[in-house]
Amino acid sequence: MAQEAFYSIHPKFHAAVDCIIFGFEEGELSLLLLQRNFEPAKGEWSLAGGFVEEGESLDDAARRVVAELTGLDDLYMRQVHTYGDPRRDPGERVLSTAYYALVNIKRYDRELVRAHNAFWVKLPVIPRLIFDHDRMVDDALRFMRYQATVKPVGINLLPEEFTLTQLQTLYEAILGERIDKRNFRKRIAAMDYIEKTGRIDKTLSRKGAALYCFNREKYDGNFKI
Amino acid sequence: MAQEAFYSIHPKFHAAVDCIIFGFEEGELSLLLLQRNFEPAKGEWSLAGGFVEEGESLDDAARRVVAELTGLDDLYMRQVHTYGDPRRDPGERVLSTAYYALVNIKRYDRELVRAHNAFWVKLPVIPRLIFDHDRMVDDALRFMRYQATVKPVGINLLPEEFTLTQLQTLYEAILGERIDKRNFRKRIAAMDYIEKTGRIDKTLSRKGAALYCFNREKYDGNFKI
DNA sequence: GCAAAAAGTGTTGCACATACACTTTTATTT
DNA sequence: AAATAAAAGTGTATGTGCAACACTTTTTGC
Repeated sequence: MAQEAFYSIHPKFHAAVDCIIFGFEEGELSLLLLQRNFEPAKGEWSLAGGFVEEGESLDDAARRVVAELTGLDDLYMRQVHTYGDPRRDPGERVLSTAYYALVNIKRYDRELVRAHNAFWVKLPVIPRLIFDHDRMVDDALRFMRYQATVKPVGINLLPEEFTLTQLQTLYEAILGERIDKRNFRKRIAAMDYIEKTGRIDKTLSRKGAALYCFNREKYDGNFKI
Repeated sequence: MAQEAFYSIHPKFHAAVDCIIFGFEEGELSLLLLQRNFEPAKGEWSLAGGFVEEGESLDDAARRVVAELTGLDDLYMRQVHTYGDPRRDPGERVLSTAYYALVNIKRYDRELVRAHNAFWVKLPVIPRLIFDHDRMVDDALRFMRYQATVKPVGINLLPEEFTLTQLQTLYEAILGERIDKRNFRKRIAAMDYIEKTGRIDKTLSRKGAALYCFNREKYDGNFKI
C-alpha cells in the first residue's frame, strides 16, 4: 500500500552502538577496550560495540553490549553522539551511536572481560583505536567531564562508600587538574546529599578516613523543579 | 565472503533526520513547523524531516532537509540526540537523529516555505507534534539554551547588524527570563568580539540605537586553546 | 515646546571561589 | 617506648563575578 511505498523507496542501514566504558583505579580514569580477536580489524583495539537488533531500542542495545562484556546491567549510561559518515566503517555503511558508561571497577565480571579479550587501559596511554573510535572517546570524555561539573555523576565510578580523598582524586582525574583539599571539602560539605556513614576506612591510611555515601533521595529531592 | 556475512546477519533500519529550526521574531523564539499535506500523519504538525540517503552523512542529510525547506545552506546546526525506540514511528521502524538549526528569520525563502506548507510558530503556542517530535523540541531547546549560555550561538538568529536591545530581547527569549539592561550591557561590553559598527538604527526608536556586529575572527582568536 | 518612547549609563553589596599551612591520628619501625 | 611516616582533617583572608537598583539623554510626532 501507499504507506509501505513511502518508506520502502528509502535505503536502510546497519545501526550499531559503541560504548565508552569508564572506570577509575589507582587515581586514574581507565577505559575498557577490546583487543579484537574477531573481524573486522582483527588484532586492533576498539571500543565495545554491537549491532542494534530488531525490536531493540538504541538504549537497550547499548545496555546489552555493556552487560555482555561486564556482567553489569545497572550502569549509569548516557548517549553521546551518532556518527553517520558514509565511510566511517570501511566494510559496509554503519551508523553508530556512542554511549558512555560508568563502572565501579570493583564490580565487573572478570571472567567475561577476559573471555572477550578486553582490558582496562589508563586514559593517558590508550592505544590508537579503529575507525572513528578515537573521536568517540574524545567526545565522550568531553561530555562526561561537563556532566561531572554539573551533577555528581562521578559517584558511579566509586564503591558505595568512599573517602573524601578518593572522591577528590576522582575529580582530579576527571577534570585533569589538581584541586585544593580544603576548598574541595568545603564544597562537598555544602552538598547535604553526600553523607558521612559513620564507618571508617583504615585500608588506605594509618589514621583512618571517614566513609561517605551518596544519598539519592536527598539529591533528587533537592533538584526537582 | 566472511566479511560480508559478518554484517549481513544483522538487521538494517531506515535512518531519518528531524530538524528543529529556530527563528526569532517580535521578541519571541519561533519554530518552523510543517502542517503535513502528505502521509504518514497527514494533516498533523511535525518537524521538518527526511530520510538519510545512500552516500549521505547524517550532517549532510540534516543540511539538505533544512536547505530544501528554507533555501539556506549555511545555517548554524548541531546534532542533538538520536531517537531509537522501535515503536517511535508507528509505520515502520525508523531511527531518527534530531538537529537544531538557527535561522536569521529575514533570510529564508518564503516561496519554498509556503510550498512545503510550513509555518513559523511562536514557541509558547506550538501545537502538539507527531510521534516523538515534542520530546525532540524539548531536548533541542534545552541543548540550545545551554549552548547559548556558553557561547554566542544566538547571534545566528539575528541580522548581520543588531542593536543591544535586540540582542537582549533575544537572550531573554532563549533563557525565558528577564535580564537587567545595565548588567547585560556590561557583560556585552566585556566581549570584544561584539563590535560597534558605527552605524545607527533608527527604525526602532526615535533616538536611534547603535548597531553592533559579531567579529568571528576575534572570537575564534580568543577561544582557541 | 511638550509628551512619548526607547537608548544609554555606575555604584554597592553579596555570595562564592580561591589561595594558603599546620595539626591530628595512628601504625610501624627501631 | 620513642621516633617516624603517612594520610586525614581543619579556618581565614582576599578577590572576583554577579545581582540589585533609577535616572538622564535624545529625538520625533503632535
